[in-house]
Amino acid sequence: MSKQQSEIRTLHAAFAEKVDAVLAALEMEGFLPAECPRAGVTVEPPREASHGDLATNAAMVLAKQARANPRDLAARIAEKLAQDPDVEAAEIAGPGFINLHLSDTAWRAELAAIAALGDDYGRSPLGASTTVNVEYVSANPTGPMHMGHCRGAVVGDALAALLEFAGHRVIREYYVNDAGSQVDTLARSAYLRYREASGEDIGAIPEGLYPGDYLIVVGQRLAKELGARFMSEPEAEWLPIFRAEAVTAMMDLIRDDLALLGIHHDVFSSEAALQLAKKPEAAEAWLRKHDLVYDGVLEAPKGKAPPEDWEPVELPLFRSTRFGDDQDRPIRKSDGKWTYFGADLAYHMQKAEQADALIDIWGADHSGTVKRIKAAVAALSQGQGKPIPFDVKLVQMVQLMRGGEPLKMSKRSGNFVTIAEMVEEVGKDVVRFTMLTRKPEAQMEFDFAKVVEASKDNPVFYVQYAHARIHSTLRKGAIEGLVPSADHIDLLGAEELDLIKQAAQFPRIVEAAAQAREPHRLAFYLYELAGALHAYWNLGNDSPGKRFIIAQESDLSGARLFLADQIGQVIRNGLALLGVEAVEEM
RNA sequence: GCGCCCGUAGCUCAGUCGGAUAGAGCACCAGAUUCCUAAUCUGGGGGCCACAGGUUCAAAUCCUGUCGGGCGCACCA
Repeated sequence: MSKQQSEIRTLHAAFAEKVDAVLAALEMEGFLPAECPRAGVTVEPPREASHGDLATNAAMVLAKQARANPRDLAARIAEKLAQDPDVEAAEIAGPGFINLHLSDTAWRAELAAIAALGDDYGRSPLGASTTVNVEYVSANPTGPMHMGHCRGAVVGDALAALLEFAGHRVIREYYVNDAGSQVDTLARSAYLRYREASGEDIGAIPEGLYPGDYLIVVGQRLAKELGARFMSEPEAEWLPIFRAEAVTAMMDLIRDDLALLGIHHDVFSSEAALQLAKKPEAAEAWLRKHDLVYDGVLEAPKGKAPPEDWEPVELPLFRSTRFGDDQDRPIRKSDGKWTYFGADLAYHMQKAEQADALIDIWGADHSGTVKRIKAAVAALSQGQGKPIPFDVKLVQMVQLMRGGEPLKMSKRSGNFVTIAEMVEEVGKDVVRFTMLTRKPEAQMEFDFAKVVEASKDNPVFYVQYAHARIHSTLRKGAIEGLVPSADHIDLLGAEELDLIKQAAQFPRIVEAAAQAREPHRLAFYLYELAGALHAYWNLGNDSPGKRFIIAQESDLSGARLFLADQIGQVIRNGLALLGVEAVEEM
């Protein structure tokens, strides 16, 4: 944001400052105790439009500290606010709300702010340039991306964009689990395809190996590059080579799939590299020193019947119970290798070295491991001497449907819906927007038949159509020599002001969504803004005088086209954060 | 048995660090519209916010318990 732009105050930000200034003045005058905390004070639009444009609860929140009746305190605050030229009336209502009615001029000025800020309208300094690491997707590199990964990918990506817009530095990170037994399985599966490509009849893919066709090309390439030299070698000879090759191939595949969704990570962190760098050892040493890791015996699982081959063994255990977990957790297996958790713990420590806050986006099937990783980060925070804010966002399962019928999938047979197929069928924008029209922690259905409907019932279409409608209106206006102009925005009346008020919400929606880390709020907001635009448009059906383009009235048309242009700008800014294209025609 | 998430209109879902009379779309009912900016429009009915307690000026929202649904529960990843 340029220096000049940073001096432009959006309306909601300006009023938050104004209320704050009034409270400061009352402190000076002795009506409020010095430096009284104002954390609970809000300035926001009331739900009920008749209550005015903005309302503040300041008097109710501060009444106790001021030892005053809320309504009396409200009167003092209201009196000062009423002196502001942008305030037409400041009324006291209910238990002590202060309702502000703003001047039309103040609202119209917001249009100019949108125009001046353009793509930066809504950008916020809230994050104060602190660095947030968002780790998302992190699917095992054993095959193409499928539906199970999709929601977390989209939510994580939109969240990253949102946080960036809200003033954070953001690291988009993918953790590559290239060190566990699953990648060994992958290597064996690729080896089999290599034998196949070298002319051997491999028959059916044995149970326990990955049967997917996507490994055929990998085998072919390896056969070409390596020749037949590994055909009769023992596994120990070829496994590391095939593992590395296969993982590389899978990550290329995954990157391509993610690109189809418009997702690009900044950092791909390898678990194998982490282990090679002895990061888990370093973490363990530190934890042992602080008595947070000890050698102990794992308890048998309670409640349900223990497995047949259950035997108590001594393992290095992390004291996660000290931080709220139900059980201490092993960081190494009995063969001395790291458990997933042991490596993940070190990985989080590594991430924390580069960031002020961490966010993980996980699938709901990992909910059982949230407590232990939170415990780990809490423990490691102590080592850093500062708390590391850490959030795990769980995204729930998506039930795929087609025309109301659930889609059957079996991962084992390799018969699952991939992201590539999905994007090809319904398009990136539909996938992304639909995934964001539900809060992530609630389960959702995704119906292939419904999401492609080009009708009002379909939120993606509805929002994109609003933008396209604006664009076509501007195009038509231009043909008639009518161009957007701020010269006569005083001609904009009540209906237009309603639209401006809706658009002016955008900056505070961005901040609220960023603070709550809930990108879906943007999607709902855009749906409402689009609704307001369509409603305004419909006025023109019955009253030609309410249309954007009125040939004989270039001043009025210019003002309305300016309005349309700015609404389009806000929709564009919002869709950009969601990674959905603001199309210019449908 | 334990942990996490969810429970809001018939359906799918919103609901701002707790705020004023709980919202939207679909469906339903009634109207409008073939002149137009129609990928339709306007209006209406519909709620014990799962249930029961608690916290306070104020609870769908926070706490406790119960019921219902989903996910998970050894060294897997």
